[in-house]
Amino acid sequence: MPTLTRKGAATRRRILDGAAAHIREFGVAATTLDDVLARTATSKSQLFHYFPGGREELLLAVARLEADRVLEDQRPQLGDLTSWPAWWSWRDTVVERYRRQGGLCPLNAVTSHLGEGTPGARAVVTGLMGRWQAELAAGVRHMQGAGEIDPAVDPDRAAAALLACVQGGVLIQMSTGETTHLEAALDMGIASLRAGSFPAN
Amino acid sequence: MPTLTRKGAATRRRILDGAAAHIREFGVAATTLDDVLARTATSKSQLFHYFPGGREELLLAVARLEADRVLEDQRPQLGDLTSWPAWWSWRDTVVERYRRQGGLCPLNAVTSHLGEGTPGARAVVTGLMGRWQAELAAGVRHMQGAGEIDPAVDPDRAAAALLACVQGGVLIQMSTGETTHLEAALDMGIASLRAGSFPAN
DNA sequence: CATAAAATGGACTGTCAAGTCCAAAACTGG
DNA sequence: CCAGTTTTGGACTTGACAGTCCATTTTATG
Repeated sequence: MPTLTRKGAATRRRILDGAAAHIREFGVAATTLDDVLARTATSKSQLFHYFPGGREELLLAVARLEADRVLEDQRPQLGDLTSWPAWWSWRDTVVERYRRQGGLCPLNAVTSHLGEGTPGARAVVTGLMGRWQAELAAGVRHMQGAGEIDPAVDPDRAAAALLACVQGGVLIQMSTGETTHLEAALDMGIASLRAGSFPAN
Repeated sequence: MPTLTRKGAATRRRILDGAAAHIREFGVAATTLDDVLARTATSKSQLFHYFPGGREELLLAVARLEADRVLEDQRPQLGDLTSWPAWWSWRDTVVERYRRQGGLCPLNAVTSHLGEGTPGARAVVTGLMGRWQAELAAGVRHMQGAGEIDPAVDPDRAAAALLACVQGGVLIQMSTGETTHLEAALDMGIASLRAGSFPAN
C-alpha cells in the first residue's frame, strides 16, 4: 500500500466528496465513474489508484461518509438527552435535517444499490444503527436516573422503537416528500417515553 | 394496444411472476432481462411485446405486484381492527410476514432502483402508504367509537405514526436481519394508542 | 541534485445487457 | 379452410461503462 502524500490525500478526498455530491444530486444509478471524474477534474488512473476496488470500493466509502454525517448532523443534541426540552430539541433537529435533505436518503440509496452481496454495506448500516440506538438508550437511562422515566422501561427496547420511528418517518418522506409521518412518529415516541406507556417486555 | 388472447395473458403473467421471483431471490441489480427470459422460458420479443417500455415498465409492474401483496398479506386482520386483541393479532401478522420475507424488501429494492426519475415508482409507494394508513386510521376511529381510545387523538396522525413504526422496523430488519426493532416499535405504537398518550396535534 | 516513489493523463479493451427487427408459427373468428 | 391478428424465436445492433495499461510528470528525501 503506497503512502499518501499531502497532494494524494487531497485528491482522494476530492474524488470521495465529488462522488458523494453527485450521488446526492442524481442518485446512485445515474452516477458513473466518468461523471465523478468530470466533476472532480481527475482521471481514471487516479480513481483506481486511490480506490483499487473500483466502483464498489468508492460506493462503500461514500456510504461510510454519509453514515458518519447522519450522526454528526444530530450533534450536539443527540449526546445530550438529559431533559424533556432536550428531547424535543433533538426531535426538531432530526426533522429539520431530513427536511433539508429533501425526499432522498443517500445512505439508503447507496446500500440498497450495493445490495445484499456486499458484506461491507450491511456492516456500515448496522454499525450506524447500533451507535444511534446506543446514544438514544443512554438518553433514556439518564432520564430514568433523574426520575423522569419509569424505571421499568427497558432503555434498549425503547431506543429501538424510537429509532424505528425515525427510520420509518424518513423512508415515507422519500416517497411523499413530506415530513408529516416523521413528526407524528417522533412525537408519539417521545410522548410515549414520557407517559411510561411502554410495554415491559 | 393489441388485445390479449388467453395464451398471451398467460405469457405476460409468467414473465411478470418470474421477474418478481428472481428479484426476490437475487435483488434488482442482479436481475437482467435475460435472466428473466431464461427462468420463464420466453424470448426477448415476447418480453418487449408485453412490456413495450422494456426493463423500466417491467420493474414498475413488479413494484405494483409487490405493493398489492403487502396489503393482501395483512388480510383479514388489517381490515378488522375492532378490538385490542384484534390489534395485537394484526401486529403478529405483520411481524410474521416480514420475518418470513427475511431481511429484504422487494418493493423498496425496486423503487429505489427505479429511482427519483420515475414518477410511476413514487406513485406506487405513495398509493400503498395512503391505503395502508387509511385502514389503520379506520381502525383507530372504530376504537374511538367503542370508547377504547381517547376521542382527542387524531386518527390520521396516529395512523401515520404507526405506519412509520412498521416501515422503520422493516427497514432496520433489512440490515440486521432481526425483527426486534419492528416488534418494539409496534408494541410501543399500540400501547401508546391504548394509553391515549398521543400528543393532540 | 539525484533517485525512487507517488501521482497523473488519457487512450484502449472487453464485457454485458438493453433494445431492435424480421420472419415464422399459432391462434382467432367467420 | 382462409385471412388477419397475435405470438414467438433468436440473431443482431448499439451504447455505455468498468476496469487496464503505460508513458509522463510531480513530489519526497537524503
